[in-house]
Amino acid sequence: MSQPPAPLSVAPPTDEDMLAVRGSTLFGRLPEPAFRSLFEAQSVVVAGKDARLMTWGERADICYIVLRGLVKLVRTTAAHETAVLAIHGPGRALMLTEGLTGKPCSATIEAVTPARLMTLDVVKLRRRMQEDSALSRALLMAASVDLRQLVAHVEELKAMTGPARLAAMILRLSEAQGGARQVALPYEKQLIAGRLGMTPESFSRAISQLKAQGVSVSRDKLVIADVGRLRDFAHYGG
Amino acid sequence: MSQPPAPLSVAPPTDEDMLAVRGSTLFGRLPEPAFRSLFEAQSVVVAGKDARLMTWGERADICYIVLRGLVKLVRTTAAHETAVLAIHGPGRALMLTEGLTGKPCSATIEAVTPARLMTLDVVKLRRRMQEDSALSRALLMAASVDLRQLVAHVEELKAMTGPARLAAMILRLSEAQGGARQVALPYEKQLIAGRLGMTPESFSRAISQLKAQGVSVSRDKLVIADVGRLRDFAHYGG
DNA sequence: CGACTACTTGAACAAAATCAAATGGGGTGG
DNA sequence: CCACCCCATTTGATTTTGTTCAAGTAGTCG
Repeated sequence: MSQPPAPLSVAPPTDEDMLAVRGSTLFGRLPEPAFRSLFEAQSVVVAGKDARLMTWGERADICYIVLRGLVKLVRTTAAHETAVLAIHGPGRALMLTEGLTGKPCSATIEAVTPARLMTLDVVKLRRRMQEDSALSRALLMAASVDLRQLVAHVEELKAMTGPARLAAMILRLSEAQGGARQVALPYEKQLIAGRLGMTPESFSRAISQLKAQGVSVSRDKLVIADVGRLRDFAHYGG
Repeated sequence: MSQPPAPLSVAPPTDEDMLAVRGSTLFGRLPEPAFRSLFEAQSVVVAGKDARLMTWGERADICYIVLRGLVKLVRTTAAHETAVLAIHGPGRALMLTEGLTGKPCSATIEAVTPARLMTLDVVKLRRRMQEDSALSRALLMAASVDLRQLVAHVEELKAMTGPARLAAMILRLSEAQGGARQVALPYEKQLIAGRLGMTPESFSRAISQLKAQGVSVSRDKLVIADVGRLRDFAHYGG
């Protein structure tokens, strides 16, 4: 069914890795000494596609910061139904609240593409946090971002149809690129389907529906003919 | 359609109110002086049923702690579809992360029953937080609880059918009462339906289905004949 | 008692999942 | 370079699930 090999290895951080962490919103603003004390003894995890980085229910003794590649947060029910909670790329921190609160992980993390992640010892992080109220605030900010993303996620699932959710996602992609009328789907369609809470088949049909709303599709490139129209479709339905 | 009057008034806190706040997980452990400095100048809000306490998108300059009654957190789409995010009772703090991060409220709060809420000035809270790293940690814990509730919410919506979600909810109610085989539905069925992401009609039919799983229903009282069986139904479907 | 509201039930309808079968690249080995 | 295979995606047919609309029941409060 699924090949068990989870290619995963550990490496010392390169200068480039350090720069990537410095580029993250969370740790980017840290003064140099604090930054060093947090990351100098840390190693980097190199994960092959589909490698599992953390499993639901385990205690998180480290956090991750994504350096390169993409990872997904998923939950799997007893009946093996799997729900994609989020997909994260470089700069994102993972398992922060779990690490800080000592609670078991609320999701499983797996690499979507080959990925590279910085590790961060939670004990060190907690110590730093106590001494540095700015870091506390930053961590709270990060949790707040997760919170509002999840709230939006729930709203979409409860109050929008599949095609409308897809439209909303495309609009987000467009906005993330300064309102570009052409956007590229950031990963495999199956995965997007999962993130939107539908099957690949439904996703495919949802795309077809958007063509009627002036979205042309070729491969993984989309062109939005009329952003306002697509927005209406997302908000008020077809 | 809907009567606009939103009965809402302000009162000075009673001793009982103060005791209720002391009973909350978040502020209960605060040393007395810190507790006083946070709450001594605060007032209490008395909300009639359906009163709106805070509206999505507004900046939160105060947080609330529920003293009595029930409130719901909802999101309403442009198309007037409304999604119930959570329902909270005494002891719960509301809009904490929004207040602390200064971001706009991610949900609207409305009273489900007549309710009484302590207010808390976010400026005071932020000041306290900087001086008190234990409070920081407690706030992070609170955010973490919200986070994992939302994650579970998303998982249920994506990976479980309506009746299974209802079963899971009933099991949670039962567990919250130490595994009691009889549980009472905590509020109006319409509202539960909304919280579970279905229509009142679907909710009604979902209950019918559970009867086939050994759940007897009369009024708002449920009796679970076989907890294991209900759990199987929730996890693996009918 | 009567009106209101919450809840239930039924029938028709819509949305999405499932099952099954094409289509169509991309990459590999010959 | 080409044939072939693998896998993602699409498409079609069907079934399941849940919503909508409409009507009916019941409990509550004046």
